Amino acid sequence: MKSSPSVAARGARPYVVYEALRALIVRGQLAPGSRIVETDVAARLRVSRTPVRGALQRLQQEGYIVDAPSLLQSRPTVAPMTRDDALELFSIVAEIEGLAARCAAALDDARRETLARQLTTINGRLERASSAKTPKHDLLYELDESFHSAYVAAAAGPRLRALHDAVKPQAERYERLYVSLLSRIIATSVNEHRSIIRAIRVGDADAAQRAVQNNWRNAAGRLGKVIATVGERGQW
Amino acid sequence: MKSSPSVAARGARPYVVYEALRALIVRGQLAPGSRIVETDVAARLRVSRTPVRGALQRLQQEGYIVDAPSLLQSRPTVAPMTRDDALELFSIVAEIEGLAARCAAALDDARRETLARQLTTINGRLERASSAKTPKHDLLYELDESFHSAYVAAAAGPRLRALHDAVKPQAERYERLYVSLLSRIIATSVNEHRSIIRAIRVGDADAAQRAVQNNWRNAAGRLGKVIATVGERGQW
DNA sequence: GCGTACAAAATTGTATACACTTTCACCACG
DNA sequence: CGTGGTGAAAGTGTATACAATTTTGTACGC
Repeated sequence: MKSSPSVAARGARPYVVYEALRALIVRGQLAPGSRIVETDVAARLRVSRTPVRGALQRLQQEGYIVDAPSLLQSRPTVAPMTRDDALELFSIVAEIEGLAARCAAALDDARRETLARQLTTINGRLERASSAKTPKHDLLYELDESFHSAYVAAAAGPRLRALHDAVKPQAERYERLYVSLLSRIIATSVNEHRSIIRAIRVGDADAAQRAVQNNWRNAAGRLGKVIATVGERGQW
Repeated sequence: MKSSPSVAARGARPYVVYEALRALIVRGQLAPGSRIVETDVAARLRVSRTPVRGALQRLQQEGYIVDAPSLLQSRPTVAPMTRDDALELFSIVAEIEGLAARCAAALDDARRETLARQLTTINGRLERASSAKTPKHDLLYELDESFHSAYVAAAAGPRLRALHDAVKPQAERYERLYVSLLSRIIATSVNEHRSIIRAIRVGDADAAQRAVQNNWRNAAGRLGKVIATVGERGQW
């Protein structure tokens, strides 16, 4: 420890800016369609435009912000939330996590068993949480998230993990909505999760992949039905 | 047209730097493991460090560059080429293009037929090129590339296309090697491509996805056998 | 009253200056 | 001869100044 705690570590400012903006976007406090101005962000977060630039570029590459057409100048705006986008995003996540599950099913016996037990524990918690009288949405979301993250972390290589880390959090924008509106249907997910665990436990790669994809496609289907009711909140 | 041709468009410098570095990395002229120094790149390309920074950040996010461990300072180095990395990368591309093929098979009849004919034409050219006495590696690579790009462009949504554009070119580092060493086995790919076309033509989503994945997994398998002989060339 | 042109403000792209950290080499000392 | 420390050099992180361009608002003419 060399620097005082109040001073952030050397190259951390862009990441702080990234996290701050991402949180605002994911929570909907920075409304889809909003224009993002480097100077404003820099001023609010008390940093110069340089780290802001880095954060903005990353956010753009990950899909949180897009370039609004303005003839010649690039004008970053918060990516809109559409039904089509949600469906595409979910189908991509389905492939990524499906591949991870396939890898998980290809692990050696010991690792598979350990993972299967881990997943069972999480899924149990998820089941209990979802059958509560007043389900806590945040908890449900976090448990579902950790379920999927578990096999990704256990089996995916560095590239797949990086891809997962970049893509999956974007689903959070839609998932938070999904969970709060459809949390009672989580029970279905619990059952689907059991299929995933079973396939991984016996080492059936194809079945594991299919089970994960099935889980996501169902979620996408359910989400698609309520997506039209998305309200747009603004201001920051 | 406002600016003279010699002066690059407004925000083009980072992209030029990106392209230049990417080309050097893909062609192996910037050897895996090489350290990249912002100042050097800036000096060579006659720009300031600012656009270089943007390019470097993008290259890193896409996986061409990794951070060498140096305790606290970020030290960008050209990503190494390993067998494991190649296999993981190929399996990811298999999923991405597999999903695209699935979408292609879900298009309406007219579009599917148009696409199928397009693919047949390209595959025909590929077949002829591969049966030539002295196959031109660059041509083979380009034809295979355009075959896969065709159905991605035709069916994938914006997100999937962006992902494809970011991930697929990385395979070029390995594919160029693959094509030059195994160009005679391209004939197998030609046949596998036929399966893909057939599945898309009849609209069988599952079959299309499987066919694409099969094509890539085979390629990965073949590549895995010769990957150990990768030579590292350096200096720029 | 509406459209166009001009001017001023806003915003991004680029360059550069500065601060801080790390690394490397050289030298003294054991 | 090896080891440790010190100083300089290198390199990145951040801030800021400047340039170029787009956008916007206003006023004037038709």
